[in-house]
Amino acid sequence: MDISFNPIQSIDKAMRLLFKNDAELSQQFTNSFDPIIRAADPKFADFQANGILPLAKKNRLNPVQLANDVCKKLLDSQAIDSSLFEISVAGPGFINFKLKAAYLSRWLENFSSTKAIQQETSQWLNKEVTVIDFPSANTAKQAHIGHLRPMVIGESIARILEFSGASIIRDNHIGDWGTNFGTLIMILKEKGIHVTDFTNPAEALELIDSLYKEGTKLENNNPELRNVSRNELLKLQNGDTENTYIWQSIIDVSNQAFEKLFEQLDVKIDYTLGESFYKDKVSRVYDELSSLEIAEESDGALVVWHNEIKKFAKDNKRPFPFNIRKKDGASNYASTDLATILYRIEHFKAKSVIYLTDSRQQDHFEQLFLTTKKWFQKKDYPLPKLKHVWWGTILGIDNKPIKTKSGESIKLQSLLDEAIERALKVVREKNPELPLDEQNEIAKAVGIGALKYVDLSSNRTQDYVFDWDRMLSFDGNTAPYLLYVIARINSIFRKAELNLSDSSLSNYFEVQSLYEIQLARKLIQFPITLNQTLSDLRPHFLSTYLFDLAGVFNNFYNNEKVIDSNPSIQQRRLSLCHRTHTVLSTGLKLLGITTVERM
RNA sequence: GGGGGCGUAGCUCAGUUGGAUAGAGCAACGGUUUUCUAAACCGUAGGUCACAGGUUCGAGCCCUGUCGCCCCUGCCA
Repeated sequence: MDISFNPIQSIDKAMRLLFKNDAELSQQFTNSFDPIIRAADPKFADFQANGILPLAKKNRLNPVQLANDVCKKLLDSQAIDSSLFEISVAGPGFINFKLKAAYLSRWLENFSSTKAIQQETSQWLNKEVTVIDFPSANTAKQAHIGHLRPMVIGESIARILEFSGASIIRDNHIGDWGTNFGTLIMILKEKGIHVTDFTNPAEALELIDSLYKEGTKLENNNPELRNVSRNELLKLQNGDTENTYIWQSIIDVSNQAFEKLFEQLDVKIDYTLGESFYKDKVSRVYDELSSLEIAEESDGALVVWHNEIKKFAKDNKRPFPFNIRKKDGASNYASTDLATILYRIEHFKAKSVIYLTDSRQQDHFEQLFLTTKKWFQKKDYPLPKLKHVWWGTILGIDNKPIKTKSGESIKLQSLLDEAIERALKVVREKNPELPLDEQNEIAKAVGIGALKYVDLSSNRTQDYVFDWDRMLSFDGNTAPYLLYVIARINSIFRKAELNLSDSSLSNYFEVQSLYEIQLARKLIQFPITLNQTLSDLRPHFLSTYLFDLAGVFNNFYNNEKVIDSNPSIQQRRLSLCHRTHTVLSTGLKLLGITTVERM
């Protein structure tokens, strides 16, 4: 039997083969058998097969007796190697699989580094070309707390997909072609502000933001101005040189300001193709969907009905069509999103497209995907996998969407600054002797890490309550707690005067004590966690695991002395520290969190 | 009206896709350090899984109904 990266796969395979090859079993149970292998509660075993129970039920057999028979056959046929697994029947008819020290030790030898682990995980997605649509912020507006989740969740998911072998294209689909530009151009001209005066992007964006608010206010008081704005927008859309220049300058400023935030949050972007990029590509969408009779006119607009879905059906009491061209003939985000999918398959050859937005856009994407399927099928275009990854709202302590005291949305930059500032305060308190620049570096990693981790550690489809004290606490499921474990491990290696990259650490060693074995068993769960995280694109599965692992490690750390006079004991415990470091730092990296040497 | 999400310990959240006696952290109480970072660890206490039915060997999870909260629901994205 191989020492496989994911033991569930070996057990599953062994059991299926037994049912296929064993004369008695194959005769008695002619249909294919699903062993249903799951990770077990560690107090019972590492894995358990649940599949015997439904099988016994279906065939009116005693489940415990059947489980015992299967168990015996697994050992007799050597489908399960008894030197690697301890198997037993438990409860109403589960088969428990406990990994023996030999399995644990061999696994830790085979998958000792991030590179070795990635060699396995990178086969999962087979270089599938995947466009990930994030963080897709608005332009001409300052980033606020609402932009945090798309950046944090998007970056993490992109990293997880990449680590799992996808060929990732990060496409920042910005909203750069809205009606707000008419108002902006109007007010800039009205006040005689020249975009050439812009120097600092963040400041310029703040100005633009406030000018927009001023502009809409003026329009409300003076309807004449609304016509002026509308006219400026029309000129922009018709390619007027001056307005195009102003528009482009605003976009540039906006992108530069966001770029600065991406840098601080360690977000990487491959392309920034906004809605304006697709403005000359929407007519093909109208033409094709019209001539295929997928789209039709309704109240002057061009819309798509999906009669198979009640809420999108034409005869629904409250009609809710997919509006792909407004009645004034202008495009909207449905039109550009459709043009974008086409571009992504034709230009990027995308096999999969993943959209990241908040929960409120679920209907839009359901309609978008339905429309795309019908359209691509009729045209024989290759249909990519389409997935909408969405999340809930960040709430304040009052359980309402978080706002400043004056009721405005919190600026993202001030949020980051506050996180770092709060972290710095704690670092100074705990470690005043560290050099100042290192204190600052730690504060940055811990502060930003805490902010990101809190966003990733709860189930993304739920709202969560934002609480500074909790996220920066060093107890509980937080970034500081995890980063501290890494710092402790680094400290041990400094004391042992050994480098974490020392080749002796990747050698075979036999786990022995209770705490060593507990830690090894937890480490081996990493592929299962990662696989689960990937299948649902929910990073909190990974963070929960890392928190558990950190707890098991701390237990080991508190009970077993690593630096030991016996060199073989010290060697194997250092190796376990090294593996923990590998898994923790790999996991945190996949969450987009920067680790520190000391804290 | 329709749709989506949610309801689990005082608080904040998990719960491996239907498995064994429902778990963490915080807060409360008690304990552990001449020893690798105590920013740690261990223990105690805390539950009618909103409520009522149903499906089955087995339900926090699936189905039906009820109650409550949040969000979306034709030309913003």
